Amino acid sequence: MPYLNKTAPTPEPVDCRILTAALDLFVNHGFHNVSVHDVQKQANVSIGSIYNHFGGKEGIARALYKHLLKEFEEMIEAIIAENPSSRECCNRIIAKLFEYTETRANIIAYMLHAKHREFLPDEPPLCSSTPFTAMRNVVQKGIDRGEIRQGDPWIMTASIFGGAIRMIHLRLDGIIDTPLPEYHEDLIEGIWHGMESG
Amino acid sequence: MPYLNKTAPTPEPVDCRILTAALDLFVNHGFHNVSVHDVQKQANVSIGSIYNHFGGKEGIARALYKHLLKEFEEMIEAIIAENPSSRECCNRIIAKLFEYTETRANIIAYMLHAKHREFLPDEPPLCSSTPFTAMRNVVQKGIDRGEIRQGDPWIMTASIFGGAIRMIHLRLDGIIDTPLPEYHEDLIEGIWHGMESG
DNA sequence: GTCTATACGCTGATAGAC
DNA sequence: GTCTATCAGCGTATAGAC
Repeated sequence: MPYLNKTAPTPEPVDCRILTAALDLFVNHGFHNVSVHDVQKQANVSIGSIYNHFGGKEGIARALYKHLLKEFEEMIEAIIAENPSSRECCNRIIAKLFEYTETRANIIAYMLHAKHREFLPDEPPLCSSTPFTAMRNVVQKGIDRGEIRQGDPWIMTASIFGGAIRMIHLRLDGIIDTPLPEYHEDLIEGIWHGMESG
Repeated sequence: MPYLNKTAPTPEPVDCRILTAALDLFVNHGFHNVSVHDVQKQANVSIGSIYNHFGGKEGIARALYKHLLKEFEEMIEAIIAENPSSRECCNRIIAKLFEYTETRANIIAYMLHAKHREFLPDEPPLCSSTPFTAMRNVVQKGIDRGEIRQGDPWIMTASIFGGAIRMIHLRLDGIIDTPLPEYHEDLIEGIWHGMESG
């Protein structure tokens, strides 16, 4: 979804204008604080078009969610396809997430911050979606290969990616001022070799 | 806030009934999907009472937030007051969070899951609130003492607590079936000694 | 497919009796 | 302080012309 980054509202197809506007508004004001009229206004479309294309506000949110989920999935699949070690695979996923946080903050914010269960009750929770399952599988394979400590795969996955996800939240909330990629090396070091000094 | 745990609606003071009902509804349906009438009904109070006590729905959310924040803060201060090493302090904080997740899930869910900025725009984000600052200070002291690796305190704090927070999310979302305290020991081990095998 | 105008339900909030 | 009844506004969704 390359077009979702651009802000120019006029020349692009209607669907994209709607999705772009909605993503921006949802992230900045929250799903429930945005009305269909807001989206309509910012996208320079009529309400009728919105209902024709997506069937309503929830339809927009769902389309957005599925689209971004797929993009996420492809990103992770691409990394796996390069066939690095499991550890390197985790490192690269974190690097990509950090990169996206800087360049495509809205996308990350929508996927990570939003409580989709609140307005998309039928969707499974993000953590049980394909990208997250893929991450868990990477870790599982690392355990099987002996690259990663033995233990419950949930703990391992949470331990490996938890710090990175936490930093993304902090960055999106404006607590951290430094671009995340600058922290990548130190973070990785801590994940694999522990936080104990010496 | 011990009374916030009990579910018996009748004999307790009005404020508590309102707060208890609101917490339950907010966590299970989301702030924006709950109307004042819903709270009124579940708390067995009239709408007038709600407006008298809290001035509206947002007032309830704010009271809830401040109350639980204070409780959090006291929990962490109590641990610090026991004067353990910085590492042990972190371990105990995680243990307490895990324990709360099992016994007082609503409280944890409200503090962690909810996007308070969406309906409490004047409140600072959770991560810059006193309890989280306290956690960061614990880590900072650990770095100064040489118990924790040198490095940016934000990375260190995120690395130490990120995995635990991630697991709490997974548990609250129903992805993890096992009570979190059972994972505590393994998680701690991984934090300090790294995820690398051997 | 796109638009405008309109309907209708719900929600937050108030007024005023008790 | 507590309650009931009521209001005004917003936000979703539809109807129907173009």
